[in-house]
Amino acid sequence: MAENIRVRFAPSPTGPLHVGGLRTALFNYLFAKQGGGTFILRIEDTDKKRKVDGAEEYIINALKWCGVSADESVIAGGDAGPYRQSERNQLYKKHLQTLIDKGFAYYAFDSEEALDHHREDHQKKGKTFIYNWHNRLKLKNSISLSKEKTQELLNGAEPYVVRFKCPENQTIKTTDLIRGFVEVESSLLDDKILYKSDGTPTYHLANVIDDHLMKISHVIRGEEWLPSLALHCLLYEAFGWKKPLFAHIPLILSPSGKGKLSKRSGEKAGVPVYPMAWGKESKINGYKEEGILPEALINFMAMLGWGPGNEKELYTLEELVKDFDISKISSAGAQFDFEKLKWFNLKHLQKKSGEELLELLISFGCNTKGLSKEKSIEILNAAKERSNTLKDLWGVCCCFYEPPKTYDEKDRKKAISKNTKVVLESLLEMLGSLDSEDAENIRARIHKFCEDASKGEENIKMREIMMPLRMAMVGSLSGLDIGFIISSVGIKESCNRISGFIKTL
RNA sequence: GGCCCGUUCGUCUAUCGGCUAGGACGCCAGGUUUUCAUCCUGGUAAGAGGGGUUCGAUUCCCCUACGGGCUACCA
Repeated sequence: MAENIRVRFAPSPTGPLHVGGLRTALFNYLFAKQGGGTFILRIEDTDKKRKVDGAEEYIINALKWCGVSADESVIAGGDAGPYRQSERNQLYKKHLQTLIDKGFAYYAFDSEEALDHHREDHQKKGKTFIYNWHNRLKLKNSISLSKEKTQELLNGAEPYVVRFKCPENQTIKTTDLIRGFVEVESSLLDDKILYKSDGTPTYHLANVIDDHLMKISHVIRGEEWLPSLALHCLLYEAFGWKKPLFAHIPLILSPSGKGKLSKRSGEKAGVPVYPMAWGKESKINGYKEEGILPEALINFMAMLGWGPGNEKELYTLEELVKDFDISKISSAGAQFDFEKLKWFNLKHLQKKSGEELLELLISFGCNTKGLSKEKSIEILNAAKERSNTLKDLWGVCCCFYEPPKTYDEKDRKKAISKNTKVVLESLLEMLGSLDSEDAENIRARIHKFCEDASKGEENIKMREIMMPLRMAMVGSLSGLDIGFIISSVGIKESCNRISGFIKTL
């Protein structure tokens, strides 16, 4: 290989990692692993105002939960550190100076208020204010001002920023691995601020310097950066550095299809947007809390905007690494579909062994102490076929561990009839006389019971027996085989539940 | 407003000039399951519109429409 593959995921710790960020991280990870390369996590915390406590930790934990941890990061270490931009300021300052010395950047002293005024003025006239070749001589900066005056201002207390001197007439030809060539006229670009008056770099400067210093070979990032690509290319050229290859991945759209997936649009659609819970008091649940498996989340995210080109859909992370192809990433945004995620989850759940599921359920906070490990595994093996999420799984299994807390109103109405009480009472008697708790035996006896009842004067149908029995045992009309349930919880407990249900009639 | 990106079933997608437009989710119907699911079988449903180029365009080009992103001393 001519060059080592080094990619990075560079989130800003302004809040929890959202699924769009997770997918960007995933694509970077897949690309790196496939090429035997290195996946780097760089924390872009240059904006002190927007920094949120705990966000960095959250990002690291969320990536870890999904199995896409970085090879180099603030916790994994590495030779290209520090991996937090707030600790790299000396580097930015040094390189910024060379840009200024070479005439690619200049000092600007315009106050924010002054610029706001310009913007408002232009807007009134139906124009857009752009700080560039067009008007930079009319503004307060080291190009319009004399050397002496500039120096005077720099020495004084006047706040200043450093701007990039964007060329006037140049067609910037950029290449994107997903979109091909994208051409931009430099005359339309503005002289972006590279270094803020608070003595920290902006994204553009820090990003280009870090990617170069960290020897990043491929920049895989969200589509929202596509408009800045020309600027970044110009910066690489100004520095005289070799450009990495770029791939801008499409955005994830909200479930309604309107706009990109955000905290708000996700909430509106009742869909989590974070991998795991975030926040202490007003905790926002993530996919983990919904009972979604990380492997399912990853599988789903990978298929959102990417496909292998064949009909394979179910993937493990390892298989994704093998089949991933950056050029097959689609160029259009993809709508988030929770239903499909649940289907992926079902499929991944079905692949798990009963033992794995038991551990998963325990760490999910379910109390499985009531039964032996062997029994639990037997139950889970039967229940996993039918559960979309760990939540659902527990929903069908909890009746084995505890009597129903409530009876589903709708099902209850469907289940009870005028005969219910009599039926359950005689059923109770029958079960009480049973000497074996074997599921097969119980099934046979219930069958016999139903047969006898249908021959009786009342001509009671099977459903008039089975439905209330299930209500009593489970609390709803769905669930696993009733014989298996009665056998598992025991005759005594079953009778208790039936008696309990009779009392509510 | 300006600039950029995009547009195939309701949704995620396949097709890289030959299409009876394939798969998956969802939905509907049937079968299995003495429940509900799972599972199996079948069905529904699509290349935004208009121009070119071509023997032939979903595929290439242009225009329009629509959607999205960017347009901060945020990333």
